[in-house]
Amino acid sequence: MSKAEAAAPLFAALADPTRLALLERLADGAPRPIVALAAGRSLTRQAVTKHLAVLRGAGLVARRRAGRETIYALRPERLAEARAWLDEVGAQWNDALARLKAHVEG
Amino acid sequence: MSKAEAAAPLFAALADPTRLALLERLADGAPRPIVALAAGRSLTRQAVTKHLAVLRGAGLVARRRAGRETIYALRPERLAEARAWLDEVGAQWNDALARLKAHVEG
DNA sequence: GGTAAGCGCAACTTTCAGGTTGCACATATC
DNA sequence: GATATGTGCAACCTGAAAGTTGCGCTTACC
Repeated sequence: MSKAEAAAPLFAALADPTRLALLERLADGAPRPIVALAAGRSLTRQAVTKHLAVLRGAGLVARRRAGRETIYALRPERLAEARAWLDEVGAQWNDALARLKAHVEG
Repeated sequence: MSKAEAAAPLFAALADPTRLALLERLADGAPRPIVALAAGRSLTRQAVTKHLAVLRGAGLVARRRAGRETIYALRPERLAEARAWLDEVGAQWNDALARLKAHVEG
């Protein structure tokens, strides 16, 4: 159960299409300043800044100051943690199915 | 980008510790009525009902009526979709790293 | 038939996420 | 030095999520 409490904030950070799009952009390996990440999006720079703050709070991105701009980069380790939860639940389910099948087949 | 819009509601359904706990319980393969799912939790039955409605809206659980009780069961297919998004972003990141390494090593 | 169990629906409150606007501040640029 | 660029911070608005309570309906049980 405490696994649920640990994973929920992570999923919460992933629960917004804008944030997912930001992560997808950053997944190409190139760190970018906020302006570049906000470009093309129908949102204020401030809104994007807030989303990046949420992602950073979840440990999904890293921040670095370079002159007058703030560069954001992906931190894929945390993505793996979200995957781990999904894998566990899926595995438990598959085990349950296997046991059921074995029982039925006698 | 539209992948983000498709995956976000799914992650949103996973963004609550109570809902994750419900899914963990259901992952043992045994469908349960609402009362059984609400048992032990410090929540009203109504609250649990609402959470189950959210999970059902995201396609993560299935509902079935049996007499006076409503039985909920896990639907792991949708979990796989969430995993798929995480895999894609992770893969894109790894590719980017590989290209970078190849470029550096010349 | 009467009673208890299991749910669903609706109204209501409270909290918070997402978004905007306005302003101040530091850093490039000319 | 003057100006434009890139951010950060704070106040504010709005809508929705999470939770509760109350009531009514159906199904099981004796």
